[in-house]
Order: sequence, then structure tokens, then C-alpha cells
Amino acid sequence: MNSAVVPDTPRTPVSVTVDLVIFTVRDDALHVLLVKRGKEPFMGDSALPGGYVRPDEDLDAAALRELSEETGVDGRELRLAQLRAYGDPDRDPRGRVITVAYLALGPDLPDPVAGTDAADAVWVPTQEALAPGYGLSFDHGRILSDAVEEARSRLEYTTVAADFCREPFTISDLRRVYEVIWGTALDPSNFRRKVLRTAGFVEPTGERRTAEAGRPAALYRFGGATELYPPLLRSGDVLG
Amino acid sequence: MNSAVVPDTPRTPVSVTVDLVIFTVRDDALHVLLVKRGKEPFMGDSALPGGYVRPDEDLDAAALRELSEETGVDGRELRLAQLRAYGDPDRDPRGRVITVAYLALGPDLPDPVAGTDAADAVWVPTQEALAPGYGLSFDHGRILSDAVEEARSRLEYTTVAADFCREPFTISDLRRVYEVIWGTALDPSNFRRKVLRTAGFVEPTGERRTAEAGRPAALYRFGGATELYPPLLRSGDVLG
DNA sequence: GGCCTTAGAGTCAAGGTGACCAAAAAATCC
DNA sequence: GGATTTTTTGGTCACCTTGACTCTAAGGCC
Repeated sequence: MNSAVVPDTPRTPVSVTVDLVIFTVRDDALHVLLVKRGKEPFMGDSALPGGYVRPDEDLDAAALRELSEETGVDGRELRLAQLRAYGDPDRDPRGRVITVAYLALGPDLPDPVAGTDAADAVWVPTQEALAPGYGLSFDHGRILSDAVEEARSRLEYTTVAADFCREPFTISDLRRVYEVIWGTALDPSNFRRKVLRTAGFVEPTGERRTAEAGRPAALYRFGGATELYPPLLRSGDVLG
Repeated sequence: MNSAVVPDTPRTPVSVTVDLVIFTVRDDALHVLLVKRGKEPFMGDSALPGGYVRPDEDLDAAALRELSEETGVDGRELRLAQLRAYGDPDRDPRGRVITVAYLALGPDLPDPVAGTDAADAVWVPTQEALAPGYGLSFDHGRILSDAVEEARSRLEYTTVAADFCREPFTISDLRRVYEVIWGTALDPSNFRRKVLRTAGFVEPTGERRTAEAGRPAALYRFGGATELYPPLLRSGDVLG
């Protein structure tokens, strides 16, 4: 790929994998999908779902396939986006393995079905998975914390928060996503004003939903816009 | 890296490279560093500098090394950041090569010195390099245009624009960076106000510089902040 | 000095923001 | 049935930022 000095095909055995950080919001907490490793290294430990990129497969395609295999979710419904590549020489004891991490946000997804590849996949509160003692395999702790920060940032500048909400949803559903991921409390009235003024973020269905308590809320669906302009900057009070 | 089904070590011959998109502002135009390829494939064509990642080398280290080899610049002075990974199976005719693209912005760098690896490296106006007829090798056209968009975006939310300016610089130098990369005209007075109000973006040296014409401008150095809060959103008039 | 050029200060109206209040519309409890 | 609670939704208001604009400062050049 370069000019003269580099040998043409340095045959260092190197493998490429994709790893998926799949977030969802459950019980007012951010959860991440993890699998229990069935073999060495790190057998029995938790890890992000992922796997080898196949010989004739694009990186994005590999990520979509893994997402589908591990969770049964059709990734085309979600916005699967590259986070970054991780290539520390010592990150995998088996040898040189470079991984491309992807980030996907989904609505409260069904529990992984037994009998599939994802038999032992579980939703884990992100905070718990990041705790020092939890022991994520490889450098997945680092990847996960990068992904959390990236998700927080994407909420400011894009409409991904809507990916967390199954349609139709209420403005409050959307607000709760922001509050959970940012860890801050937002003023319901001001949040509502901002969301509705941003063209293409949400559009009303005309229906209403009556929850356990309180005035019934108007229902919305996603409006199709991907960018948030102006951005919705975080500056609320940090929740206890 | 995954659970049961995936074979342990799929020995698809796969190589990993880093490619560098190094921008600078010259003559009021964004330039990118390109090299002429000295061998097949794409011999004689232009390409982004880059090369194979060595067996025991981290991705970031490989990018720093290539930057230094190709341009003589100590990359630690710059902010070298990952753009994303590209892994289309057909992107390299030699076989499966996955590349991790990096983005670096530098002040008007010296012309590449002959006799080094970068003997045939040249600064090319980005617009020219992106023209359909220019014929960048591999998928480097795609990488470059992704990098341009990423640079535009980073100018909004980070202080990278200062990387383009050799210290000490004037507020107008900084403004010109924004104008060139965004392709918009900015109001000098309003731009100045925003830059000075953002803590840590620039700090005054107390000196002044008298240019070819006009009132001497106060000189500043970079203030150390990396994030720009609030962001400096682009909304100026598009330049002819 | 007169003129050109660029830097930098200031003004002002429009619009966005956060803090806050109040009404509407349901469920629940007495 | 009425009061209370809860959540949605609409509104106000003071403050700040923004963009457009004007005006002054300070150099070089003729």
C-alpha cells in the first residue's frame, strides 16, 4: 500500500474481528448485550458479541450478520455505526487480532432466545459491566466505555435517541432515553419544546396513549432526520 | 473472539494497513498530502501515505511512524485521530487488506524532502484530488471525502483548527482556517467574540504582528482545551 | 496628509435557553 | 363524587447568544 521500503506482503498472522456494542434502555438504566464465552481464552467470562470477519465480507456486513446471529435483530432497522478500530498487539492472547467495534442502539429488545447462537447472551446494566470487578474479556471494558461516551455525544448531535424507542412513542419516552444515558434530569417542558421545534425529529401520529398515571400523552413516530440542528446540548443537573 | 460456531482461527490471508489523511491550509485552500505509488498495483498513481502495521505495533503507533516517515513531522505535536476502518473485500486487488484511516491536521508543513521515504510526496489541493479524473488509488477517494467531512465537523466541536496554525497566530489566521475548510465566509467580529469567549481555546501572548497591510494583530497561542463548548456551528454564507 | 487595508470594539434586534408556573387530563383513594 | 396525585402540555419571563451591522484604531503606501 506504500512506496518502496515496506515488504510487499508481511505475513504476520493477523485476524480481523468485529465487536458489537448494543445498547438498550431497560428499567430506566442503560443496558448492554453481553455473551458468556464458551471457550478459551476467557472461557466463562463475559464479552461483547462479535466474531471473525469472513473472507469475502465487508466490515459493515460482518457487523450486521453478527448482530442478527447474536440477537435475532435485523440490523437494517437500527443504525449500526462504526465506533473505531482497536489494534493493541497484546489485546488478544491468541495472537494479532484487530477488531472493529460497532455501536448500535435499539429499543427494548426481546430477551435472547435459547437454542440460538445467542443462547447465553444477556442484558447487563452498563454500569455493572463497567465496574472494575466485572472482568470483561480482552479490552472490551475500554471499548464499552468508549461506546458510552460516543452514545452520549451522538445524542447531542443526531436523532439516534429515537432508535431506543419502539414506535409509536411519547415525548417523555424520548426524554427518558436522554436522562438515562446522560445521567441528568431534563426539564420536561423545555425538552418538549426543543424536540418539536427540530424539523424531522418526530412527527405526531394523532393518537394518544394513557399510561398508569397522569394525563394521556400524544404519540409520535420517528421523523426521518438523522442530524440534530441545532444540537441538543447536555447541561442539566446530574442525577443522584 | 466469539462463542461456539466460529472456527478458531480462520486463516484467510488478511493484512492491516494504516492510511493517513494529512491536511494543511496553503494559499487559502485545503491541501492533502499524497504520494506517488512506486509499484503495482496503481503504480504511478497518487495515494494517501500509509503502510502495513508491523507485527508488534499498535495502530496509533503505526500511524505516528508512517506520519514521521512520510513527512518528517513528529506526530506527537499534532492530534492524530482515527477516522474509521475500511474493509471492503475488493478494495485492494492484492487480496484482503483492511485499512484504518487516520486524520491529522497540521500547520503549513515543509515541502517533503527528497531522499527520504517521502521523496515523491506532494501537497495537492483537496478539491483537485477529489475530482473524478484525478484517479486516487484504491478507495482513497472515498476515504478522503469522508475525512473532509470529518474535519469540517471537528472544527465545530473541537479546537483542532488551532493545529493548522503555527504559533503564535492571530485570530484572523484561525478564522481563515474555518473559512477555507467550511468554504464559508465568517464575520470577523463575531468570530473573534466567540473564540475569545471560549475558555482555553486561545490565550494572548501580549505580542502583536504587523502584516503586509492593516492594523497589527494581537498574537495568541493555543490554550490547551480540546473540546469547544459551546460548539462553533457553521452557518455562514457559502463562498463563491 | 489622504487613502487603503485589516483589527478590533460596540450596538441592536431576533431568537434560543433555562427556570418556573399553571392548566389539562387521566387514575386512585377516601 | 370529590379531592389528590401524577404526568402531559402550554405559557411566561429574564437572560444570553447570535448574526448583521457600524464605527474606530493602527499600520503601510502614494
